[in-house]
Amino acid sequence: MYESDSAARGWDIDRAGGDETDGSWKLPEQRSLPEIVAGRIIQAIREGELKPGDRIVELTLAKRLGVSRGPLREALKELGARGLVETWRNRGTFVKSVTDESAIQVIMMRANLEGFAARIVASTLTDAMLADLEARTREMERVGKSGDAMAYRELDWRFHERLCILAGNEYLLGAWRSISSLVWLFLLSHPDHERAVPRVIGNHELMLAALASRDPDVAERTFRGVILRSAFRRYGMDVPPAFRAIVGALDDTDPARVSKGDGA
Amino acid sequence: MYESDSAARGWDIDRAGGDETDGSWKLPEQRSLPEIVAGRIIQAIREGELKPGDRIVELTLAKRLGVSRGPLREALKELGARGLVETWRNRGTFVKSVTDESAIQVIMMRANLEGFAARIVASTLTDAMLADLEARTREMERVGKSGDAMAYRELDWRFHERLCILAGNEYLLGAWRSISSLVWLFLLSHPDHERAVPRVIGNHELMLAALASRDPDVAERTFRGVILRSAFRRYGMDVPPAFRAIVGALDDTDPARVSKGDGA
DNA sequence: AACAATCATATTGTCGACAGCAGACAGTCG
DNA sequence: CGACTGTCTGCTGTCGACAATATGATTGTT
Repeated sequence: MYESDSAARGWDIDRAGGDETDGSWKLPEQRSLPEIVAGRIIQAIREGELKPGDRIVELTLAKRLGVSRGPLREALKELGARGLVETWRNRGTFVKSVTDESAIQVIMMRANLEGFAARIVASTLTDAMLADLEARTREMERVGKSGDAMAYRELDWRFHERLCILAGNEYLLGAWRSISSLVWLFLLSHPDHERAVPRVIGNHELMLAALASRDPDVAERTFRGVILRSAFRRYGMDVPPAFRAIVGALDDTDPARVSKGDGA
Repeated sequence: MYESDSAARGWDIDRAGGDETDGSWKLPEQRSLPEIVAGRIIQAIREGELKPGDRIVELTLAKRLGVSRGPLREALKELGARGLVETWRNRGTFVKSVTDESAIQVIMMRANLEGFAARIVASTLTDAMLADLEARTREMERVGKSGDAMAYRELDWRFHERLCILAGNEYLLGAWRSISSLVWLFLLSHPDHERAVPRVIGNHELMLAALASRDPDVAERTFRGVILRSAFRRYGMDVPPAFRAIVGALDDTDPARVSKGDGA
């Protein structure tokens, strides 16, 4: 009933340490089984195998993944902390729905966290850090022209994660990562890849210039504005009142320098 | 060997749903065993039974708490997500050390999260919300005069948690709660209760006035400044450069109106 | 005597099995 | 015919046991 498509699609787990995601500690350090399981489930959710509202039956999913219920349970707890699933006592675990309301909340949270990161980075910026971020933006330009939207989005992702790593605050990074899967989901549910590429590049130039100014206020305001503006534009939604002024200020100062970075 | 002191000190678990913390849904809704276990461990850490750097041996602690290793493991995963313990694969779980560096990071993170909350609340403030927060401050004054430092701190805590609840952002609240235990720990490790009471009251008046102004920028800046200033003062540390200007601005505008709120 | 390889032990990682609760179904009574 | 109640099944919550691994002691060698 289920093993037919599961094994065929790489559904199950093969216990091999994959590539790490952050550039800090690069030792092999094989991932724990719950981590791998959590990754597979996230992948399944991203690819639509598990749809919002679906019930996750532990034994079924455990068999499908080729593990026991123990590690699966720990993985589900992890996903619960990340907001991807919701567990009701004695009732089961369900894939969370992506409502507009939660999308707004996640976006605002992300804007806040990255603004915070930008504030710190701007005040501690070294030439090496700036060069790192600039190199990533150049790489994005290159890949953007090649038209590989998925790789492009991945690079964009790494750029923002990198910012949070450079901020050097463990708890900030943890919070950012815990909502990152949700942001991925929201972005995927509103595909907009092609049109967005040049605009994203322009945004990155803006952000780089803001960091290069080494002014914490400017950096924070710019990151918040850029993230909120692009996200809400994509959704065709209004910016909540708490952040309206920030986005408005960005729109006033931005338009002329969208595609030409001069702060480096 | 171990059951002698464990049962005597209420160490072990009795499966009873305690009182809920938020005022939203009040049904009994008994807590899950992993949650209870996590609570007990936090309590143990707060009371010094488990000291930073201590190794947690699963079987030993499980027996002491009267549960199996499964629920204990899930509880440890929860605590790991909250930054209270650190788990090394195949090596064990250890209570995290409270270094000055991590204290600074947590404080900055908290200031950022609550500033964010204040920004939202200020832009959506109703009279009922303001009255709620004011009533809590009055209650704090009352308890503060009675000299019950622990109850006072608890009320202070609830005030800040309430702010995050009123912001209505699920992810903000989750992030705040996930670092709240650490903040508790840090505050406890630098006891300062008596002297701090009048100052905290003054800070609350400042925060209330900032919210009542309904200006998101003012509210955010004030909350950040108040939290950073009091925390770093308590620690006798310098404010990191990224936030120095914010605290400085607060010190410039504050001194005259410490004990008299006028914005309500 | 100092160092390295080997082995023993304690602890973690994982698994299968049992107990208890929630929802579904059917039978019964008004 | 409809609402209520008792039963029944499937799933979750929890447990004890086995396998894999890291740490520290021991022994052999230079």
